[in-house]
Amino acid sequence: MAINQSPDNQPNKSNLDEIRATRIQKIAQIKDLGLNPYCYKWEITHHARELQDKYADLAAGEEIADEVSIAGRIMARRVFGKLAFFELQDETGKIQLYIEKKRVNNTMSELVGAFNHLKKLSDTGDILGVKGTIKRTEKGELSIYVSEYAILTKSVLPLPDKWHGLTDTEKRYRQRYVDLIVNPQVRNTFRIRAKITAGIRRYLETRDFLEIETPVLQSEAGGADARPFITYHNTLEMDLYLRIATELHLKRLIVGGFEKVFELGRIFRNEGVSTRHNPEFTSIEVYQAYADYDDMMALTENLISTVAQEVIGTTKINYQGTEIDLTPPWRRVTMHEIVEEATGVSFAQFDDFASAKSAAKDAGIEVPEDCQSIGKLLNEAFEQKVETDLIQPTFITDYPVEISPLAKPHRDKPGLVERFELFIVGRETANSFSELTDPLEQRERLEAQAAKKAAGDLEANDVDEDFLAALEYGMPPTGGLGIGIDRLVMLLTDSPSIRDVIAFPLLKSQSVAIKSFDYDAEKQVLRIEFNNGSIYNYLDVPEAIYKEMKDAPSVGKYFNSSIKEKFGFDLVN
RNA sequence: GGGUCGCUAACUCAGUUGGUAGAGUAUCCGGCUUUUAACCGGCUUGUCCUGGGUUCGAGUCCCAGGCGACCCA
Repeated sequence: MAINQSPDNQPNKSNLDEIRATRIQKIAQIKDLGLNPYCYKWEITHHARELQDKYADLAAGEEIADEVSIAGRIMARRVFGKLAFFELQDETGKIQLYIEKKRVNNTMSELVGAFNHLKKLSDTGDILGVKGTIKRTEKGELSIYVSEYAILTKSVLPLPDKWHGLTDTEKRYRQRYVDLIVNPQVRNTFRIRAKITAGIRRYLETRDFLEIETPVLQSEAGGADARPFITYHNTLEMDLYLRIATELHLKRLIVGGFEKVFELGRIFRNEGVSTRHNPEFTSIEVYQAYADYDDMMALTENLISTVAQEVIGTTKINYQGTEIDLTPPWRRVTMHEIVEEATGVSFAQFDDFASAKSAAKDAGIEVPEDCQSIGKLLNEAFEQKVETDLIQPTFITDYPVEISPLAKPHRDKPGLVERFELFIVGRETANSFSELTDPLEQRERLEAQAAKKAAGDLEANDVDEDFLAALEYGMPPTGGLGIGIDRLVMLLTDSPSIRDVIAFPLLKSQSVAIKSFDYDAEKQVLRIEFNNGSIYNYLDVPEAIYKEMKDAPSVGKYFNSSIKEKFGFDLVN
């Protein structure tokens, strides 16, 4: 029987438990020596990369008496009788430690047998601080010739295989800290990400844009077609939505008199997860008064190419084997033109939906049920036949009004709006319009959206009356721009999945397995021990439930459906 | 939501027609005492993702479920 209810079932002593136990013993031994296995501080004078650069010209076998002090994690140990070589890794890279018994014991004379203690009590994974001088070994490896050390933090869990590292994708995402320890290129990705966001802010700030933070918790979700997350405020007794865009609040700031604002921050959309979608992601939205979408196109082009040049040193990049040239100017083409180019169908020529639809079907475009206008048909044709082929940066301009409720009507082209989206490697990377400033037209469009929500469209949202009130006070002509930061980072770090550029991507929680359970009929207490070691007492559980649980084909499923959240419980351990 | 693939020791992976699970790394013990994935010898390590079924017998076959990856919608 898989579920064991007998208390005499000793847990198997696994190898991992033994490793932990051995290392925990070493903690005690370190304390016995009067040392602290979890120190408070270590004065660092250098980092590994810095030393590698500074002494790049030092010849093999040469020594320099420069005193240095560094700290990092022990990644490898090669130990001999009177000599040991450690590999120490700090944030910037690795450097070898050349640890000689004689020298260490001389300098650390107050700790008898200092060298042997280091040999016996340190493990790969420990955080070590060392002081010493510089030496390039006979074999040519730059090393710190150690005179003094301290085990700053004792690690009790073993690191993954030193050669193969950690490749299991799930473990890499769930335990990103391990991924970061053993896969240096992952640290580099997040370093580049930080430089990109810093570069964007710097670019905008030097052009007098002001970053203003707007609410994440909102009573109406708006500014995009997306399903929001809903949460609840206890004392206000109200539902709140997590923002799906920053648009409507940033526009309020434009109404209020700021002329250049932006916000770079987290957006939440209660939608699917894929290599290009994470439920929480980062966007930047930029609004500039007295500007239109042409100005925003120039801004987009300039911003992205400038940041690429600053952060990776070039505007010609390689993404997953494809050369991408971010050097401005980028191709600009209207949606009508590019759809005609790809399908041979000119949707501008149609006056009625039926003939447009049959032409679309003839061109191999699948027309979904809710696609009921020429504009939406055009968008379908674009998404199905064009989008994924837009590899080099391309601005697609002049969208149908039906799919652009917040954009201003095109000054020359009826039925279209002044909007563009930027596509790179087949992905929507930016979205921009000449913002709709007419409050009456905006009301009509938002009410049409609200009607769709009432009719069951989960991605449509209610009318934000306060936003409309702001528009009624008068918003200057304004250009708005949104850029998907995660997708930009993917592009510039050559990352195939959005999860590679989000430090802690959302993953399903792993189901908690039940290790064993038993029942006290007198007290009606069901005691459940889980695999993670925690033990819960479920209270006032009828005996019949216990019997059903015992007979259930899957104890875990029975627990989830019939016990969890149905009975009160105490955490025992 | 659909399809394909994966899940075996702490890590990376083998595992034949169904016959009580192996290697390398790591750990531990010993040797060597200027290494570079150090080397040599030895020991130890398992809910084979979970549950059910078929079978004398299941890591392997069947069913259901979980988690992940990729593709599609």
